[in-house]
Amino acid sequence: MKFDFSKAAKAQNILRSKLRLVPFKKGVNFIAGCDLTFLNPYKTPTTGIGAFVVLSFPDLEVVERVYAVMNVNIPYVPGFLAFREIPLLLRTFRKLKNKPDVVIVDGHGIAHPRRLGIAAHFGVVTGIPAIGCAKKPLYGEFEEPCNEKGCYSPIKAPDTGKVLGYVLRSRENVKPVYISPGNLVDSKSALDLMLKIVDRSKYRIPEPTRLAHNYLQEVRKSLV
DNA sequence: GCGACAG
DNA sequence: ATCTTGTCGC
Repeated sequence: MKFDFSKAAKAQNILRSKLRLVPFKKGVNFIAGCDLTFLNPYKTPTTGIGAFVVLSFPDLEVVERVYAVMNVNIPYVPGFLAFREIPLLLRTFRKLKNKPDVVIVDGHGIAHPRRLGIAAHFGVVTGIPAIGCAKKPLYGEFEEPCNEKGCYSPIKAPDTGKVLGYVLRSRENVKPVYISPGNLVDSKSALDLMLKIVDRSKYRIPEPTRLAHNYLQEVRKSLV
């Protein structure tokens, strides 16, 4: 049977009320990055592979890597990415022996039409502090940050003008990434942590996400 | 109606 | 987000 996106939107509105966007005070020792790959992303159903990589902080040394495989039956529709990816993401997350202090999710947090992007969805469901780091904009208004590494500008809600997150230049001369809190952190805390991570990263994609992505490609090849 | 649209 | 090499620009 087909997936009911109307009900999915209602579910997002309910989960939204469970969001806790508070300053992140606890010390950070471990950060996780995650990502998914699909054998055929243009077909549904398809097979998905998920990966989590746990890194020490602030050294960003790899501490643990896990992956999981699962059939994915829900298509990708903008605004509803979580319904396609969360089940596999959770299955993979459960395999971790080292639970991280915060998870960096590949996608948006509250910079979302209903303030519940995949990072916020993951954060509410797991109770683990989460931050969204997306490669493209989805929702909100912003100005282009300066071209220097570490430059950023706020992403504001079109209706209320409230700050939802930040557009961050992770490296000089590259397109910026989009940072927004998922759960148990606020915009400022999310930005502060990402600035530290980006400062120790050499590439456009911050280390946690980039290493999870690279690991997936390894797993994918070895799984032929 | 039109354009925009994470992965 | 998949399949894929070399090439150009900073």
